[in-house]
Amino acid sequence: MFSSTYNCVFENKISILLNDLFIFVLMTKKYTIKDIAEMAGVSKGTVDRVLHNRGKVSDSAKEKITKILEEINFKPNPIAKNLKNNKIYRICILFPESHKDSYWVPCLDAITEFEENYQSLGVKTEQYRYNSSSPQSFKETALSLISTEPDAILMAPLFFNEAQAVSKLCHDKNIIISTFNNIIRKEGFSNYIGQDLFQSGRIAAKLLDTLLGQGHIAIIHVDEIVQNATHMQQKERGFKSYFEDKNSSSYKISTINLDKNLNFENEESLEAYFNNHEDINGVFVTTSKTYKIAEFKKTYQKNLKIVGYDLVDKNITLLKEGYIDFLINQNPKQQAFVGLSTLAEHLLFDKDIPKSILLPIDIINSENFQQYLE
Amino acid sequence: MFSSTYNCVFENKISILLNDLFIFVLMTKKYTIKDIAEMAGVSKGTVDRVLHNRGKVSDSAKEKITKILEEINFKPNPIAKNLKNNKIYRICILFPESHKDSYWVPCLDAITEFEENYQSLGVKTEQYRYNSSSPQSFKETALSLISTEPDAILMAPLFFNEAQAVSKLCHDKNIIISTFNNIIRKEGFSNYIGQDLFQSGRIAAKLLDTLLGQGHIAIIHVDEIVQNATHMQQKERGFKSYFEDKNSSSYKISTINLDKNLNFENEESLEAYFNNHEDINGVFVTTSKTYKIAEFKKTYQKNLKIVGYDLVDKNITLLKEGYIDFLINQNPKQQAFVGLSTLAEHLLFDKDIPKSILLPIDIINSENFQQYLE
DNA sequence: TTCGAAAATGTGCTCGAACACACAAAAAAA
DNA sequence: TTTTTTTGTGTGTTCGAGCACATTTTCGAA
Repeated sequence: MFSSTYNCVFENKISILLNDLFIFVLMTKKYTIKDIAEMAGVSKGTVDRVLHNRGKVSDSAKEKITKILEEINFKPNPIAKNLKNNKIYRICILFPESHKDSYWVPCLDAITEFEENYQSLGVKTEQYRYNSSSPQSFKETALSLISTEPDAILMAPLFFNEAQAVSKLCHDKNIIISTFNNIIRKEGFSNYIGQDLFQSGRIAAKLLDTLLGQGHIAIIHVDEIVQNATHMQQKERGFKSYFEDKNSSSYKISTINLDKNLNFENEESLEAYFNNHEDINGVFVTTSKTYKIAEFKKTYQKNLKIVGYDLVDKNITLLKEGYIDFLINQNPKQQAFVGLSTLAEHLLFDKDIPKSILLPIDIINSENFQQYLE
Repeated sequence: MFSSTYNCVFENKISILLNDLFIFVLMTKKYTIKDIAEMAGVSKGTVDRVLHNRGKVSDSAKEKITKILEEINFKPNPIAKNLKNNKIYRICILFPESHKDSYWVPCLDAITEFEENYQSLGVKTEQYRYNSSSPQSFKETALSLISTEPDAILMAPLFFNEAQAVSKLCHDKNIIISTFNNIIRKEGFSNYIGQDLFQSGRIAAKLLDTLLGQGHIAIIHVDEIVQNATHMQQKERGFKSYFEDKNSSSYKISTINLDKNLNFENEESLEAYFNNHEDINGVFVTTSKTYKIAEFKKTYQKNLKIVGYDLVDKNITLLKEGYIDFLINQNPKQQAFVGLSTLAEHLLFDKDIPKSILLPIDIINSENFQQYLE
């Protein structure tokens, strides 16, 4: 049975099994500070001082210890490191209320899941919610939050200017702050966890291109106030860039801004608009309000391909019924969870927080939405 | 600034900020076994016996302690728990060699990433590779691996019967074993980390349906040996089930088995076949060999929509060029990483291993593949 | 009542890193 | 030379859970 020869790649060394004999060079030692102290012929206190650059070590000892540390690539046990530190960390998470926009509901699951994993490690979360249509509400809630002096903050900022001020304030007060879902500014004080919104627009464009081949596409922004515009503008720019790169004249692209009743600023109805533009065969809805356009399509039996955003209930229903062709999943749950975890691991284990964490942009149809709901 | 009223939902209690006064009911205590012992008026030893059901505790004490544990929802600090256990765990990962099929390359990244996260916690991995076209190689490598008596095994088994035997052997030897990428059997000894292959076929069907509207679709299995068939059969069944559910006569569906030179068993060429079936307008390729069909399409300038599997280099190139319409990402990296993590967390923290972990099935087009490559 | 065994409970050490503190040796000041 | 300061080094305790072992209590049998 074992008479042939196998190779087993193992820790960059090759062990060879030959006629029942397994030549196995195995380093199972788990080095500790004490081990290193013994190897260097000093006490663990001295090793510790070298590790933390606390000084008060002779050059000869320092050199000897450093050499050993490098040789075995020593990394202190993060578990023991953390044990001594019995502080409770507070992470505050600031995001819009859900009753206006169910998009935010999955964040609650993320928080629950996070708490289950991290509460026994001494990390707590606190939720602060603000009114998604009031910059004032965002600002005030943020300030009240900051006044409690948490260890870290994770926020979904809809309002650019206010968010930037909050971010700056936290920076000055030495409170760690991360942003999710909406990016503030690349060179700002806060890092970003979420998706590449520009690319997200390009994906929508590719999908509609695949679906249509040619025609007239309407980019529709539904019921969004001016302050939230950056978000949608990035998607729109991405969308258009796809067709610019394609350099073809097969498509006409129009941009439409609608209020929550699907009316234009000048009170013109969407119905009237579509009657005047019968050539429109595709729609890109830039927010989770995609279902509003899909309901319109259903009611008036329009021949439209629709690509929009997010796995909110109404969208899923219409996706299953075939009134929405594709959804792009912004995955607020994953964003919140990754955001919280990144902060927690930084607080607990000193892991560094990357300038930005870009999560995958999921394409959803009626057959694969289930997996993303968990 | 703070004159208005805010609400802060906090640990299911509502704190109210009113005129600069923040009423804050905050539980910052991190309970330890010692705390619980004090509360119950016993020693920590007794609490420990209750926690681990080690017996030798009076009913009265047990009741009192249990009540407190439930009240504060006590969870022992996993960090301290692990500290005492200074064992080094060995997880062996068994999967095919990459030189025949680059599909497996991302698994190496998963292993690297895993090692970075878990080596300081005392978990090591060892790689064992087998020849993807030799059941004998799989069996022998598995046996040699088992003879080293690792703490856990993660394997990607291409061969149903052999895998089942290996799984059984591990079960008898009390070695924890997990399966990824290919499911063995639902009621077997091993759990499964991967995708729902049946559903994956349905997604492909929906995509082709979206792309075509009607026509003749060929399901193509390329260069796969009989033993690996379950994998593809599940996809094929899912694919067909979509159209059965749709209950429409818009499509004709054929199944084709090809060798690695894209020839039929009877040596008929694919080119000849397509000439005899000019109505074929869509293709579903059930493996990562999708590029072979796409190259065929490119060479003979066929008017075909192609949906296939996996982000291997050749597929990505043809996806970008437009010769492949959609890819379904089986995400071997994520599968391997989740598999390793699940095993490690079980070994380290006693977390339980679910019977199956179904990962999302990603739809990929030319605009969103980048995010999934990381 | 006394002894002995069994049952119940308490004590104390361990893990690895961190850090305060004690102590030594060498250097500087008296 | 003696005293003080500086610099280097070692020791011992802490964190929380787990577990071996020590100690106490209980209760039945002699």
